[in-house]
Amino acid sequence: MISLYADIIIPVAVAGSYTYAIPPGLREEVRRGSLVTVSFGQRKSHTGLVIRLHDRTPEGFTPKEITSLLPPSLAICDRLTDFILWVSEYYMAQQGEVMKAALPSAENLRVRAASKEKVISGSSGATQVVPPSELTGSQREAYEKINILFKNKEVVLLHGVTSSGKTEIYIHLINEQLRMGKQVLYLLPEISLTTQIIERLQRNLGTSIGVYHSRLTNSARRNVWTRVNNGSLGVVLGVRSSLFLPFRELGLIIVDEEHDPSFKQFDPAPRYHARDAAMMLSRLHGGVTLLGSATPSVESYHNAITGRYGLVELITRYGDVMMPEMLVADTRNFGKKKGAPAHFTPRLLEAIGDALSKEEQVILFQNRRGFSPYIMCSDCGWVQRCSGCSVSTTYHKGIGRMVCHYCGRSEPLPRECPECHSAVLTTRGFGTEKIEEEIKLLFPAARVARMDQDTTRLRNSSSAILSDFAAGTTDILIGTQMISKGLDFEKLTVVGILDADSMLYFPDFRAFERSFQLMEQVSGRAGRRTRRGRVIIQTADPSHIILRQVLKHDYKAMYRIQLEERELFGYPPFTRIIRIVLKHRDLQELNTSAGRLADSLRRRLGKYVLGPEFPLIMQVQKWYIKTIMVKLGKELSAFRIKELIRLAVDDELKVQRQGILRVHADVDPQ
DNA sequence: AGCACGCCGACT
DNA sequence: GTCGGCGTGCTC
Repeated sequence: MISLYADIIIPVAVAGSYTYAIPPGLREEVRRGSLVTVSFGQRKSHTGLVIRLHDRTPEGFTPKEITSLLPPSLAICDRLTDFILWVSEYYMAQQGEVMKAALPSAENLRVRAASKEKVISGSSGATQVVPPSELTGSQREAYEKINILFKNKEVVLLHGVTSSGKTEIYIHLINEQLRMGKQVLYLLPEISLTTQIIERLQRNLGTSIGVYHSRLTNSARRNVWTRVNNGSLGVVLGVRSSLFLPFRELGLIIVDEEHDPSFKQFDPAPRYHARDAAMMLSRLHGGVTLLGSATPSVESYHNAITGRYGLVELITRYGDVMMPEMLVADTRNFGKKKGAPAHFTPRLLEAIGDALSKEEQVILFQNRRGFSPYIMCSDCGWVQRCSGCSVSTTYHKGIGRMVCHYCGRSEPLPRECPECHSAVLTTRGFGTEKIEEEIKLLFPAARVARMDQDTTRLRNSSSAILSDFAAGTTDILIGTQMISKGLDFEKLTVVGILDADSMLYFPDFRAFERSFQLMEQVSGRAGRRTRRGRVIIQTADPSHIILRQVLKHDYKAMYRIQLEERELFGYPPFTRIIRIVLKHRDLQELNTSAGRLADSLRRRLGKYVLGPEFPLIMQVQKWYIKTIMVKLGKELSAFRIKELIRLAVDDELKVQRQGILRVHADVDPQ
């Protein structure tokens, strides 16, 4: 088929595709999925993706010509093109924005094409292959059940308690796909997890494995990209962006820790959920998706219970290691004497001391970084806030500065209260940094490490902290949720959750579910081998329903109650949510626009529209924010409603005159 | 998102 | 009288 014109998407945040003329010399070669360079606007060179060929001469403008065609070997297959278009449509992102997230730049690809050889790491070669260990009885049973279910279901949920050996099952499934000549994508929520798993996979799979995440160098990224595209790479271990790699024939996608919120991209667009998008990608390839978790999301478990997904449950821990002993420590009845709340209950201190005396290890979990989340004037009650965002600033003692966790701006610790000039400023609340300081005072002989965003900024620093802990060079590891995931330490027996309440009372409809998942996951780190673990949860509300469920490791009770709540209040999985976010530097203008947009949506959609209202943090970097929530009943066509929303937003952008109004939609917000 | 075009304030 | 502020609109 020879065509005269090509519709092309460009990695620029513009709405649709643009039509270019195909020069006669390229007409034989350009096809859907071709990568080309085109000039667009002022810029001479952009890498474009051809999404459609046709002969219809455009009206109203004269198309420019395609500048050049990238090597045909770099062209992507129709499945990826379709996937890019689907993500744009479903998540209401501009095609250009998806393209930006999906494809490496042309410069990057062309360097590879020019200097053919020189293999750079980004994947690890196949080395010292050890056959995967035999599956235990229950693992084998689960494995076989998964295979049977995949005959009728595109998606299977593997609900396996922590330490039940899910990875072992994955390895057997991957091997089978490789034997059939198919590719496999193993998705993980975060980079820090890839290091541990990669070694394990390498040992057991007789092939090289591509690793893909945001911290790779350009050359490593290009290496994985081209080897996936030419089919020489069979397995990729990666974070959500690896969905956009140019797979040839994907037989299986594993979404490990499927409940993890970091599978959802928050900013910038496209705001896609990698777990949900994975299912679409699998479908496009005629492959299957395996979701794995010890604490599945309410949505996924509901889909499994109702038969949309297959369900396999693995309830025994590997080697019959016992589930950890769960204890609650009440924070209300002690430490009030000095007027300041103490951060460690006697019960927790005793457990830590006990573990250290037996040369065992301890993890302390506090989901808040920095030293203290705010400082307050003891005389007048003034609290320092960020000048651009509506939040208090967090004191970071290590750098001696007050930091805004929303925009990252920091300033020196004030010497006195700017309101009343009192010099008595006190730190309130506690983060990981403060826990570290206090633990060092309480246990001077212990070797203490901290793992949070601040200590893991550099490449490899997180794996260094973890390998030190695994090697026993560290006794106590303090961290944020970073330490809750998938880690396996032989001598770890005590886990302390310092402040369960801060998670439980977070104002979000998923807060209880999230708290359960986080506590259950972090507990799962304790006593994974021979010794039984102990988990101490500090709270001022020991009879809280979620804590009662955590104490019994009763996932199903949590699911049942949360599902009831969701149904009662009309939340997912009973509805689908589209959140419309409006930003403006002027509060009055924002209110006017948000009100007008909500009215216009309500005229078309009635009761499905809620708001506008201010989010918890109503101002970030000087931009005021308001949100409108559209709750779609399952009976409505999401396609039509997205179209309605798009039209209403476009209208508002046309009407709005004063200053800059920014609007975006977040589909299935987390 | 860039980038240019276009209409109002402080400088030679 | 100009240089330049960023509001507005377009990019095949």
